[in-house]
Amino acid sequence: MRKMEKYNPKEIEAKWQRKWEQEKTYEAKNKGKKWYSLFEFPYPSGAGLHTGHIRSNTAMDIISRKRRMEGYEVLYPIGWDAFGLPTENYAIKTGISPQQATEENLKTFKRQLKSLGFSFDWSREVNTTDPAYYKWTQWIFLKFFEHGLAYKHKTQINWCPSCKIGLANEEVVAGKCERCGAEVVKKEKEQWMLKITAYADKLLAGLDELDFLPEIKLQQKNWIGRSEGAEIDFPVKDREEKIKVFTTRPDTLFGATYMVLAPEHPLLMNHELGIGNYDEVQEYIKNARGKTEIERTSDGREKTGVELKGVKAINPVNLEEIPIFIADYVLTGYGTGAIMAVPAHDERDFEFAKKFGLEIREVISGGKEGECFSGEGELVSSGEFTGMGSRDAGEKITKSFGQEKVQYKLRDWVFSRQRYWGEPIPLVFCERCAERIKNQESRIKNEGEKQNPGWIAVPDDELPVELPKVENYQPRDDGESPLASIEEWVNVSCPKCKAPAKRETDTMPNWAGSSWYFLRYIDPKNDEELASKKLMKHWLPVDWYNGGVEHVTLHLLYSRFWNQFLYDIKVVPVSEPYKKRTKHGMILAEGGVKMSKSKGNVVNPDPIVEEFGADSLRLYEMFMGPFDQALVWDRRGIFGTARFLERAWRAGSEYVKEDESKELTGTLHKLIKKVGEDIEGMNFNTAISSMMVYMNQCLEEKGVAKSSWMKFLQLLHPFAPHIASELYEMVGGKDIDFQPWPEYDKKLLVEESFELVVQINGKTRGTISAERGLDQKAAQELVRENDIGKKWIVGEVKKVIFVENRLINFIV
RNA sequence: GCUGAGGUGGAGGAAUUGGUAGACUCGCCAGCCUUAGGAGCUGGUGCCUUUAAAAGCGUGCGGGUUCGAGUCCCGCCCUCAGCACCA
Repeated sequence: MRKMEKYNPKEIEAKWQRKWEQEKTYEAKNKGKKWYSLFEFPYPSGAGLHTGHIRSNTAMDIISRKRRMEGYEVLYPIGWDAFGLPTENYAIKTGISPQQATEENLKTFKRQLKSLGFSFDWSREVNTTDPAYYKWTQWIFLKFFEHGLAYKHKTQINWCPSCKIGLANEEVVAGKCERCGAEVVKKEKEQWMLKITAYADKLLAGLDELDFLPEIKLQQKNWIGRSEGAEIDFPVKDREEKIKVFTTRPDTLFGATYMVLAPEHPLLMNHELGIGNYDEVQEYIKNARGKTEIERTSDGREKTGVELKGVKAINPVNLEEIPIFIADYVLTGYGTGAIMAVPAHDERDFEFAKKFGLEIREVISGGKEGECFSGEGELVSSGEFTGMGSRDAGEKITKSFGQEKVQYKLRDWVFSRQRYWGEPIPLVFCERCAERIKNQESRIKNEGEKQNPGWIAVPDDELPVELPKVENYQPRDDGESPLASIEEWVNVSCPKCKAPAKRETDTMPNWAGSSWYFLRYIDPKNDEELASKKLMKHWLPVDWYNGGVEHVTLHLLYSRFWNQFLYDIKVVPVSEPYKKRTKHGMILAEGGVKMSKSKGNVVNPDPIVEEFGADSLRLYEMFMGPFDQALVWDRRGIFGTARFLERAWRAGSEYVKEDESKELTGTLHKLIKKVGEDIEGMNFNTAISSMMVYMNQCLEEKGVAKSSWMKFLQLLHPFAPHIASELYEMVGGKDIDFQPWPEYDKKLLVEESFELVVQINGKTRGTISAERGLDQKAAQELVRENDIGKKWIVGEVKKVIFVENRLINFIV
C-alpha cells in the first residue's frame, strides 16, 4: 500500500478524467443487455453552466454508473438544444452571429461538463442547430405535412409596434414589450399548426402503461383535459344564425338563463345582426385583446361583460328568450367560444349573474339557498325531465336537443416563428400549383399539399434547407423573419412544376429539435435515416428519463406526440419513447429566487470545482435535499460533503485493516441495502447521509476490513467516481466502473437487541433494551421490574398495546 | 383563476409509512491542538421553567378519528412551479 498524502481532488480528478477519455470507458457498444439513461439536454446559454444544470446530470450519472456495475451496456448521451430566442436576441444586439455565439457557448459548457466527470458517451454528441441534425427535424415535419397533420391557420401573436417584432409571451411583461416598454398589441398572422389534438386520445391512453411519477401523469392528463359533454345549438331570435355551445352539464339546460360569447366570437363580426350598442361592444372587444388569458380567467378580479342590445337567443328546451352577453372570461380556444350560462349550478356564471342582476334558476336539487350548487342531483323545474338524476337526464336531453361531444383542453400546436434562429420550414409556395391542386384535388396524394393548396414540400434529397447567413438579424418592419429579405434564398423554382415560387420564411419553434433528439443519440452520424431501424430496436425505449418539473406538460407531451406519430408511420419501433419519467426540482439562488443572468445571481460551478473538486460538488448537489423538490443553494453546504470525502480519504489511507468489528459489518450491509434502494427511489440525500453515518463509524473504530472497504467504495463510486476510483486503486482494486454492485446479507441486517419503547397512556416514558422477538408477557414483566414501570404504572392496568420489537403501551 | 407540488429547530432536511420527532449536514457555543486557517479533534445545541434532576410544550392554523397522529379524515391559511411563442 502506498503511503498517502493529503486528499488532492484536483490532481486525482484530472488523472481519472484523462484515463476515461483515453480508454473510452463510457462509449456505449450497440450490443449486450441495454440500458438507456436520458436527461433533458441543455440549452447552451451565454451565462454558462450553473449549479442547477448539474442536478439532473448527476442523478442520471449515478443511475448509469450503477447500471454498468449491474452488468448493463449503458447509453448515457449528451447534446445541445441550441436554437432559441436568447441567442437570437444576443445577435440582434451585438451583431455576433448565432452560429458563432452558439459555438462559443458550447465550448464553455463542454469544458464545464467534462470537469465534473459525468460518464457521458461523448462520441454521440448531437446539436439541434447542426444542419446534419436538423435535416431530420425538417424531414419529420414533412412527414406530418404529408399525412395532413400540418396546416395553416390564422392566429394572434404578440406584436411590439415599436420594435416591429413578434414577441414570446415571456417577453411581454404586464402588457408591455420587455425590451422597449411599448404597449404590446395582438396581430393576426397565418401560421403553421401541428394537429396534436388528433393524438389526444392516444396520448392519454399511452400513459396507462408507463412508469411516470403519478403527479407527472396527472399533469399530462389534466393538460390534455378530456371531457365528455354535449354540443347544443341556441337559435338567435328572428334570424337564421345559431350559436353553438359546448357543455359538460346538459342536464342543467333548463337553468340556462343567458348566454355568453367570447369577445373573439365570429358572430360579433356580423354587422347585420342588429346589435343596438355596437360601439360599446367593439370597445369591449378591443380591451379584451390587450389581456392575457390568465388575466381574463382569473377569478380574483370582477367579472366584466356587455349585453348585446337588441339581440336575443332562444333556449331550445323551453323556447324562452334569453339575453346574450360578451365577456372575456369565455375563451375562443376552448369549446365553441360560447357558453350557455347556468348561474344556479356554475360558480362563474353565478358570480356574473349576481353582478348583472340575471335570473338564477335552480334546476338540480341539493343546493343551499342563496348559494351556487355545482354537484349532480335530481332535476327540478325541468319539464318532462323533472325527477330524473343528472346522468340519465343529461343523456336524454343531449339526444333531444344536441349531440354528444368529446372536448379537450389540449390545443393544436402553433409551429411557426417569425425568427431567424430556428429550423427553416421546408416548404415553398407556388401560385401555379395552387391553381392546379384546386382543380385536381382528388389526384393529390400528399395530404398537406391537398389541404394547403400551393404549399409544396421540398423533396427529401434537397434536405436540409439550410439557414442562410444574413447580415442583419433585426426582424423586418412587416414582422417577417430576416430570412424574408434574402431574395436569392426566398425565390426558388417550384420543385413540382418549376414555376417561380417562394420559400416559407417562418422557422420552427425550439421544441422541434428537442422532440426527437433521443432518437438521434442512437445513431447520430447516420446520413440515410434519422436512425437505423436495427439500432432503434436495440436501444428503445429510453429506460429512464429525468427532467425538470417545468417540462412535464409541453416538451414531454410534444415528444411523445412526435414519437407516436413516427411509430404510426413505421419509422420508430415503439409507440411510447420513455418507459420511466421522473423530475428534479429547481435550484434557487441564495434568497430563494430563480437564478438568472439578468439578476446576476447565477452560481457558476467552476470556482467550486477548483476549490473543492467535482466529487464534493456532485455530492452536495445530491445531498442538499429531496431530488424532486426546489432547493435553495447554500455555498456553505459544500463544506460538509468536502469534509466527508476528506474523512473517507483518511480512512482509506490509515484505517484499512484485516479485521473489523461485527457492528461495522452490520452497518455496511444495511448501507448496501439502503444505498441500492435509495438510488432506485432517487432518495440520493438519504443515501449520502447513510454513507456519512458509516464513515463516522469507521473513523470511530479506527479500523475497517479491506473487503468491506472495497464494497463501500463501490457504493460511493456512482456519487463520487474520482475519489472512489483512486481509493479503490490504493487498496489494489481495478476497474471499479465494472465491478458487480455489492449485495447484502439479510442475516446481517437484523440486530439482536432493540430499544423497547415504553408508553403509559400513549405518552413515551422511556426505553428498555431488550432481545429481539420478545413476547408481550415477557415485555410486561420487564417493564414492571424496571424503574419506569415502578414509577408510572399506578392503579389498575386496563389495557396493554404491544407492537413486537418496537413498543408497549399501558393504559392505566 | 385553473393544474401540480409543498409547509417539521437558527438553515437544508430525516423519520422503517400510524409507534422514541429532529438522523445526516450547515451554523452556533465551549474546550483541546496549532507554525492562527473558512484546517483537525472532543463535547453541547427544538422551545420554555430550572444550578441540577425532572416536568411541560412542540411538525402552517382550527377541529376530528385513535391507546398513540408530522403521517389518516374534515375545514382554512400560506409558499413555489406550469398555464401553450422562454428553454
